[in-house]
Amino acid sequence: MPLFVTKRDTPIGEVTAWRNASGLVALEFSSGVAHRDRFRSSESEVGDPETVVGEALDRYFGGEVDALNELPLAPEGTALQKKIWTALRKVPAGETRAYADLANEVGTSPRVVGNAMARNPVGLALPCHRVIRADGTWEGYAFGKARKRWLLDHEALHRPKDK
Amino acid sequence: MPLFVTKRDTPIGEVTAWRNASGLVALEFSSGVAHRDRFRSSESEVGDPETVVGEALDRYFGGEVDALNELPLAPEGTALQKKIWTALRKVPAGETRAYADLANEVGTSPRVVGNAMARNPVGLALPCHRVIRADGTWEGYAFGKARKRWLLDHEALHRPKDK
DNA sequence: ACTCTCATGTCCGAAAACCGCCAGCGCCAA
DNA sequence: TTGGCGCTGGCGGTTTTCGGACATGAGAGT
Repeated sequence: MPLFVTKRDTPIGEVTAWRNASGLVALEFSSGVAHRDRFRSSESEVGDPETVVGEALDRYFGGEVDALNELPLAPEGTALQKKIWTALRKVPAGETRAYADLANEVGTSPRVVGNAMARNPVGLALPCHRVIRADGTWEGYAFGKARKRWLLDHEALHRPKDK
Repeated sequence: MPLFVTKRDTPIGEVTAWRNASGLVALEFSSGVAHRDRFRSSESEVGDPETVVGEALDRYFGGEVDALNELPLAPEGTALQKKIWTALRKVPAGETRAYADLANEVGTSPRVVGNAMARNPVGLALPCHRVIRADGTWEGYAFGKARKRWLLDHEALHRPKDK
């Protein structure tokens, strides 16, 4: 099963996305944490003949912050992680949630949610940057605190309800 | 703790011996099995400032087949293996023993003796080549059947009692 | 306010338990 | 005479636990 690759330059660095026939399996910034090597090594990579992923990224960074909402995803994870990610995707752009909020929603502990965020293979498409601490502060982000700040600002500025 | 190295050319190939302050820890032919890498990697190696080991080897291959009998040894092994090796060293040059003989002597099974022979770290000094099967045939030798034959012939020819 | 403790799922590395193999030998059955 | 079996201790490799750490938060004690 081949892996289709798409790259895009963005204001906060180059983004690379891998998808297979089922959907997006990985999405990450070139400079930054990269713990999804497993996807890339196992299957043969080719340029993506379709433009869906690239165009969605362009639109997202252009201001249509909901542009990634409809992309088909196929992230690998445990059953519980997938439940958490499903809940996560419902968080609208321009808003944030506490780790504990998501934890209550799926019936687990905040610590476990943090863990699931850290292992989110498809950054941006699964908006783990919208999850912060219960007291409103935040730190953790696989691609760096600066990018988390930029994304939150970007989504606040272009929040759908403003349109 | 440094490791002192001595090398010698012999009729059946180059021999290398490693000793530390306690005694000989390894002795083997350059070409042949080498499962004593553990000794060499852990400690720093230097040429041996003393000549005891080299001279004993020279004398042994020159015909004094008892020349290695008094060398201090410090082979690593389990308690049982050391018991077997102690019994082994009492076998005089020019004679042979069956695996079962040594087994009876230390109270274990022939199979275990064979195992201990195979892992003898100080070939020649611990004369595992003098151990053969109960029916008089023999095969196994870490440094090759040809060398085992040569050593047995050599010791038969120069056996101490002939002097 | 600050610190301490605990809960929770997952991963990762270390340690432990487990399995198959061997430089033999003697017993038993065809 | 030949062939299968079991016995024995250790080793190397593989598989299984096991303990700690983590993108947090609530409650109790100082």
